[in-house]
Amino acid sequence: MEYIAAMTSSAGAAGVLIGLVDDEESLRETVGFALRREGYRVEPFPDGLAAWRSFEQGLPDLVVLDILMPQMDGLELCRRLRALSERLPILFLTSKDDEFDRVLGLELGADDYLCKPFSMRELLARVKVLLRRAAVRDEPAGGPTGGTEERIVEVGRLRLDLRRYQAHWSNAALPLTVTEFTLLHALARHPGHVKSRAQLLQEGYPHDAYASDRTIDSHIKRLRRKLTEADPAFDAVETVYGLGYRWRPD
Amino acid sequence: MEYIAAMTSSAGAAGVLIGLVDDEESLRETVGFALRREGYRVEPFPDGLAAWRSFEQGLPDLVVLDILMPQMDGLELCRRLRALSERLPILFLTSKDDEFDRVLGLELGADDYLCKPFSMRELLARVKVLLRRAAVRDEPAGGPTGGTEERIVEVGRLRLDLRRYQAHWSNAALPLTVTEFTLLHALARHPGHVKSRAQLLQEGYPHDAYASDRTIDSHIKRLRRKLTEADPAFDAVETVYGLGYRWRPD
DNA sequence: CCGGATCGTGGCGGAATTGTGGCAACGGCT
DNA sequence: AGCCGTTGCCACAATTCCGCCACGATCCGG
Repeated sequence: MEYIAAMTSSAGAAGVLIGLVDDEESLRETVGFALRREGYRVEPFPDGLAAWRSFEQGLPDLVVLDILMPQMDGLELCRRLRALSERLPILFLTSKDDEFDRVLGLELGADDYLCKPFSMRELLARVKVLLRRAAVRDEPAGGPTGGTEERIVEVGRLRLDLRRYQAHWSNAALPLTVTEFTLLHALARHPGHVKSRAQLLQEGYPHDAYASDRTIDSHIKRLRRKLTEADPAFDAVETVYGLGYRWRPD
Repeated sequence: MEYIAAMTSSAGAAGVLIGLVDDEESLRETVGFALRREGYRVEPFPDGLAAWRSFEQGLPDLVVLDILMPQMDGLELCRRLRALSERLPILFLTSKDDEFDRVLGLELGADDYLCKPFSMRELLARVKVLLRRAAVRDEPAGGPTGGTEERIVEVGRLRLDLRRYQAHWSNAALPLTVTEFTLLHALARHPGHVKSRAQLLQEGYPHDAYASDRTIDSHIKRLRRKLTEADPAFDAVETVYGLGYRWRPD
């Protein structure tokens, strides 16, 4: 029963953005602190309207939402968010054991709720569960037989299976790193188009800004090496002096 | 509530209907919520009579039953249910360590009992066990006419009998635990597809938010060991650095 | 042809991720 | 109660990967 488990900061928490909407500043701070300590990025908002203005521009990975708020309450915000995305995990904070709010929230499409006062441990747990659930939903591994929307990119002798993270060159498997795979995909997706280092960085690290341009060079180096190993005559990755790199079309 | 249940389809729990009979509303809510989070469908009743009226029309897959109830107590309901079906798994909730009730319940044909207060973890475990037992019992009778989903998965040299929780590698039986079996199934079901630790956790522990990513590593370790014992050249469980694991297709 | 800018590459330090032995807790069984 | 199989997780070891630097090669405008 007493199942004390250390909240190991989930490895997948890196880069996960959580919207936190509550009019109580102390709550925002407490919850925000706890979430950040788990490795999440947190964007706090004091009311529904402020949150909505931001969410319109771009959705976070999960939203923690108080129901009672000035300007725009949680229910309305939830309704609007659901119109934008069916998948976005929404976790309600209800101020009391208010059956009405609870039910209404769930009917509006909240994924879970938590009654104040709640333990931080429980909130973290539920956040974790919701994110996990969302992760599964986002990568629904359709069976090879089922309605398989094969996300496969084929460019000349190169074949990229985006779902499986597998690359092939002339039917030989390429043992690529995820980073290398992403880079290769960014390049090969538009044969002939020049990709600047900034663009390529953007592809590989959308969040973590400010990596050196030379880092791309390193990856290009490793990519070329692996591709040359697979085919000594490989020359599809072309350097465009002063601009960037280009995938040479056949 | 229904929304959540829909979202949390556990691997084997999909579509399983559980009747929940207890006069305490809070208990119905708590247990119901937990069961739904497991992916079960739950039909709650406040007393034995109401439950009986429904069960006469059609039986659920399992019944969780309090003994002390108004209208019709659990023992009487159990007796009537046993008259309808010899197989229906029945799980009693006894309010105290009442030896009398316990024995009487088992004599009447209950499959298991649980003393209040009980941990949700334990209840879920017992439900899982009872359903599995029922599935095994039903298996010999269930002919191909059932037209239900395939209960046997074959991937290369691996064969998984989902009904009996038995695994075979090149026709040799693999002595796997339930956890290992579930993990193996999740992996092998989609050969070549990368399964994140989050996804694998979701398969094996849809409810447990505290489960650590490293737990998956442990099970992978044990799985690999057993599979290597069966076949020294075994290498189908592939690590994808930074992402998760993958069942290597032949 | 020269000098500055840009690029290629080897390699290194360490961060991140994964493998593994082991242990303590727990449920199930007798 | 006591034993046994299972399990979750920790601590530490092993591995993989990344980012960047340093230095040499290459390019290009003048």
